[in-house]
Amino acid sequence: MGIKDVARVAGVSPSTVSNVLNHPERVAPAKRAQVEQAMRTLGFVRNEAARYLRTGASRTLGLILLDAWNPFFTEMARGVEDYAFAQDWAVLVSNSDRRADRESRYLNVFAERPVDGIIIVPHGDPPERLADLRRQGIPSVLADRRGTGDTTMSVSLDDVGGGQLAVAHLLELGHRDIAFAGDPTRVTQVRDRLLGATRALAAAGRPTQFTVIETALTMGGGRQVGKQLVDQPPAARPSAVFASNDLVAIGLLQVLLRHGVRVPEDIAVIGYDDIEFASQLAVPLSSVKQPPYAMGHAAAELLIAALTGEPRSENHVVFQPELVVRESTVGTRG
Amino acid sequence: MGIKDVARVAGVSPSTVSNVLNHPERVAPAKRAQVEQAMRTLGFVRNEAARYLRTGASRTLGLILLDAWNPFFTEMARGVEDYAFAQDWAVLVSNSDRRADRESRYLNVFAERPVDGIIIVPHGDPPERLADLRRQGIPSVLADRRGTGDTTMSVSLDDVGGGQLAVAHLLELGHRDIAFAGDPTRVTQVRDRLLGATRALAAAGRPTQFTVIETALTMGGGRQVGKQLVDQPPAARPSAVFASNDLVAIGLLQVLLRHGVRVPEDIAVIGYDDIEFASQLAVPLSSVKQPPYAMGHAAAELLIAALTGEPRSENHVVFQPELVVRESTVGTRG
DNA sequence: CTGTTAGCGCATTCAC
DNA sequence: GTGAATGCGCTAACAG
Repeated sequence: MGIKDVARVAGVSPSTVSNVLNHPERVAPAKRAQVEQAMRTLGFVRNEAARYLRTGASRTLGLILLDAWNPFFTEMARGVEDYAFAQDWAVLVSNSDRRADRESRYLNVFAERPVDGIIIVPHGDPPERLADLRRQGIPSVLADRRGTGDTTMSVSLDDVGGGQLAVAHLLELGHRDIAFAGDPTRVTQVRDRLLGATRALAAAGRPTQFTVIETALTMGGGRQVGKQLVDQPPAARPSAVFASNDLVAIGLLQVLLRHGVRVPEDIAVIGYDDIEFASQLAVPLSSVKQPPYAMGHAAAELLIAALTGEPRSENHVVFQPELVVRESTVGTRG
Repeated sequence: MGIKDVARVAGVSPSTVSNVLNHPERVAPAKRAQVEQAMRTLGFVRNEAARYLRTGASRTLGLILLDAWNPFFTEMARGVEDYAFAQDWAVLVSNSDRRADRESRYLNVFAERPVDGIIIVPHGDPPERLADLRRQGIPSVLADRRGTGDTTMSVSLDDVGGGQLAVAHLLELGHRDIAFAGDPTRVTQVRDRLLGATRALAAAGRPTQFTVIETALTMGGGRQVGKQLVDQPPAARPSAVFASNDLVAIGLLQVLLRHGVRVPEDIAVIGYDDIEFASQLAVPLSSVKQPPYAMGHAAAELLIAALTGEPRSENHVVFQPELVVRESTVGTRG
């Protein structure tokens, strides 16, 4: 059931069928109708593998997500898909689940398969494999990570600026004993947010206590941080916590509230990402909003432009975060 | 940079290279080493498209998810991936986002591409396209939906039993005015849960108020239901709500708590799915637990068995749900 | 154990 | 505007 069978049924040659598929204007309307009819009755579907083998292009993008659990990445995926679909490209999604072995496994899957380009939210440092792939003719764009060098494209967020935004907000509210909860040694973005935090501190020029609490970027991690805090005597607790993502902030919030710690009166909490959930908590969470949809959209745009040879002015797009103030830092003022 | 180039560099014939790839035991160790060395220096990657064109098989599964936002499906995807990877199969994931157009779009994407089989969580009724695909030689398994007929495989959950479980629990706690929040006209699973609920009611044989509140299966929908309830005079409110999934229950919970309605004293709430979040809310949510990971695992198992021609005793697997009791129905008793 | 041959389904020259 | 030939990269016969 290939192009040949369609040709036989329609009483034309295979190449005419091919023309109907790829250059419909070259085929006489009457014959075209015959061919299309034959395709319908036969239930013909194009074999992309063969097409790819022949042309070297498949109008397909591979997307490797870091953590499909995090709504932030799901939203990003949606941005990629929406743009790609609108341009009539297909998207194949996968999830590295923050595991290096799965990341490289999926990189292999895509390297071997008909994808024209790859969008990846890398697990750690951008994998070496990407350079091989580029040499192999498969371009890639780094998402949520600033690219180094000129060969790569990237779409990233200004995490330093975001960290600065969050801590400046806390300082402005008068906090002088701030804790940072995150994983700066292992996650670049968190390192940048921490860097931004210290910059805000320096800029304020006021003596401020600043503690870093190491934690995994999950709700479980947040709950651990919470336990650690409620175990301290109230006087020893920081007056504000900057959680390096919303999941951590949510876990923290749950523990604090359950132990009667008032938020923000006793401890103010600010998160990062502004996931949908953040606004819907018992105490709505202040956060730093990032535009995951726009990021995904831009990544797809960049990649497809590169693939279709469109000229681009810029290979590295950086989005600016935005402070979203809710009750968890300012209470129900007014 | 194909098999031929490797052959040239290694000083052997292309088919020897092919043998190294597919039947290593047939090649003399010395030559095999040469070939492997050549592959490494050339950075050779197999072209799956060509391989597929030749063999008709690609060791690849397509997975079409309904709603990547819902942790339930993410967990299911993980079950699929873990099993498939363990068997050395690749998985290509996509997300229909509860939209029929995207579902059929992805069905097309997979129909045209080298996937050997498809696992799908269908949007509504199992799409007609699946039958075409099966005729085309691509088997599929329905997930989270009982299959009809013998041609299809399916992995499903006993939603009727789950609904029964939930409402029996509420009845046992003495509730006589229960509301059901969900979308029974549009979602089969919800219809089944509702059916189970009415069965539990009938089995109890006690006069009980039972109201159905139509709502979308999102947190936003849950919040709407919450608003509707708090707008009623307390006496008119039901004493318990069975939300047809946890997202709805969570949205509902937020609104109730914020308006000073006590849970479960004033209104008890039970959800469905037992997502990770459910246990971590201000008032931990009672729910009906489903085994999404096991479901995904079983789906992959079924499909790969079918694809490899292994004999299977059963084409339809049904998992039983399990009641998880937490504070939102029984409070902090004891 | 190794090399030679043919063809999977399609798009693309090039004749007609 | 249409049809016949060619080859994309690979694997499975088969011959040596």
